[in-house]
Amino acid sequence: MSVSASANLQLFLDRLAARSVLSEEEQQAILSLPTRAGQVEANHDFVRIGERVDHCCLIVDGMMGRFGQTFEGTRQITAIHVAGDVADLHSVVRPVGTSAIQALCTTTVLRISHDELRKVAARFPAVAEAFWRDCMVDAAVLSQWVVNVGRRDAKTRIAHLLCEMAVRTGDDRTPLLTYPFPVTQAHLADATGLTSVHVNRTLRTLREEGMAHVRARVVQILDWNRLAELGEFDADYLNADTSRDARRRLLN
Amino acid sequence: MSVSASANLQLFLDRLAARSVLSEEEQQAILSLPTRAGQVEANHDFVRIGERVDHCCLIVDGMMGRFGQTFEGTRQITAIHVAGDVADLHSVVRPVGTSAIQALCTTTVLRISHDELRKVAARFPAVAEAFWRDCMVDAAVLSQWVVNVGRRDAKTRIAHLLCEMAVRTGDDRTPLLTYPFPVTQAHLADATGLTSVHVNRTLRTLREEGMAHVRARVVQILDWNRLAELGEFDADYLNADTSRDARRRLLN
DNA sequence: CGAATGCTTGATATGGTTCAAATCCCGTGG
DNA sequence: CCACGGGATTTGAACCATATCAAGCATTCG
Repeated sequence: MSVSASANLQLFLDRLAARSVLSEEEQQAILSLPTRAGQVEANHDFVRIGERVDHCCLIVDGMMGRFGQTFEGTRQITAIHVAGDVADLHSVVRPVGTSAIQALCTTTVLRISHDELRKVAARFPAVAEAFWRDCMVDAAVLSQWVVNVGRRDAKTRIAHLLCEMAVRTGDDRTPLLTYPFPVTQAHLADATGLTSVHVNRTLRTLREEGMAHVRARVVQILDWNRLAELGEFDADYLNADTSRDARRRLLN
Repeated sequence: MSVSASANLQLFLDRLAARSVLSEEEQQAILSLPTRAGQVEANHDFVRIGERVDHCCLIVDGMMGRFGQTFEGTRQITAIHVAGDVADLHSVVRPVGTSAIQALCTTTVLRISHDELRKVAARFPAVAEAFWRDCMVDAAVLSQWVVNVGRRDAKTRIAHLLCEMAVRTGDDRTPLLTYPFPVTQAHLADATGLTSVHVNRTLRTLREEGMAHVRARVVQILDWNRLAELGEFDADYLNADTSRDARRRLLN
């Protein structure tokens, strides 16, 4: 475990601490988890369906996607994970992959073993709860994706996705109006349940209407308000601030 | 807490025990959770978006759905919960509802307070893990729904849903070929991201082709193999048997 | 028996797909 | 520094799966 590893674990802790209240001791326990650094090439499966894993993977830099597949081989991205996310924290309790995880671009990761995570969780109930809560935020995002893909038209879907990524990429719940999004239009299509051709056309109208400019793997949101309204985006579901609850509980 | 309440808690325990290994003591702790029985009328919101809840709801009989909404008011069902499910176990760690939960028919429930659940989880790490795991199975189902709605055509979507419910309604992973499914075609449409009109037509062809007969709130699967193949259904994602892992861990 | 809700069917419209080809972009090696 | 190659983007034209609108029918329930 190198110095940079623990610096990177800070990413994980920050993420957890934004959603759960952890004591000094608990925080230290997270920061001293043993890790193993690694790198995943673009379009490389990190976890295959049915494969059993014994570690999780914190994204330090880059982006990963969770993929589902139909029998004919068309793909559907069910989640996009950015730096700071543990892409498969869920694997601690379900080690057999039920969907593939793939790097969307060259991605550096930090592996953390299930055993170690389980140990911390067993020792500190608040940490167990924090892990669980983190997974539930992912689930809330997933649930939004169902709505997005099931009930919104192309323009709305893409607008929603762009807004979501803007908020998730920024680190303080403020949307980052210009952010790197190193995915192809085909990836966007797989994420929104559309065709890459149609994504391309829709992106063009978004650009022509002065809402967002997506090019060269960078998203530039030109008019946040209009884009968020078009995309029916309300960031509430991304939040899980429970500090008030935690404090109230301490008083009882 | 009545006798029948503890009989009903057995439902919850069964569900947990099918996916996690729990000691005698842990099982007792679950069974002695205090509960409050209740009933929810069809089409009645049980949880509204943004509402804060302080208890979970075990479905004893009936069915509930999780709903998302677009700004124009069209709805998308993101999850259907059947008897034995705790429809909102996730609310223990995220008490503020991020989507509405509504009874799809008259439904009897058992309320279990968050505080009590949290107490058991804190006392028994294995229980905490079991709760977490249960939520992750729900998330896997959700993730399948994204694929379903995003990448499959109407016939396949509906076939998949019918298969999923057949397995989830049966209690031993064996699909129940005839099962009650007390929802309207409009509900089906909201679940699959289609129109009720199109659901109706698709149901008809499914019937004409001798695969499944859906009428009067009862699903009759006439040819499981063909329906499962058409629906690209593989029940793996619904399983989370971790007994082997748990045993291996005990040996170390 | 009437009212409401859900189901069924037909006719027409449309958003998104499909297929195919041209162009752009960028990294690589000569 | 330029030419080359391969993925990614862009555009056009035809087509189709599903939506939309509208009406009639069936069931259930008070």
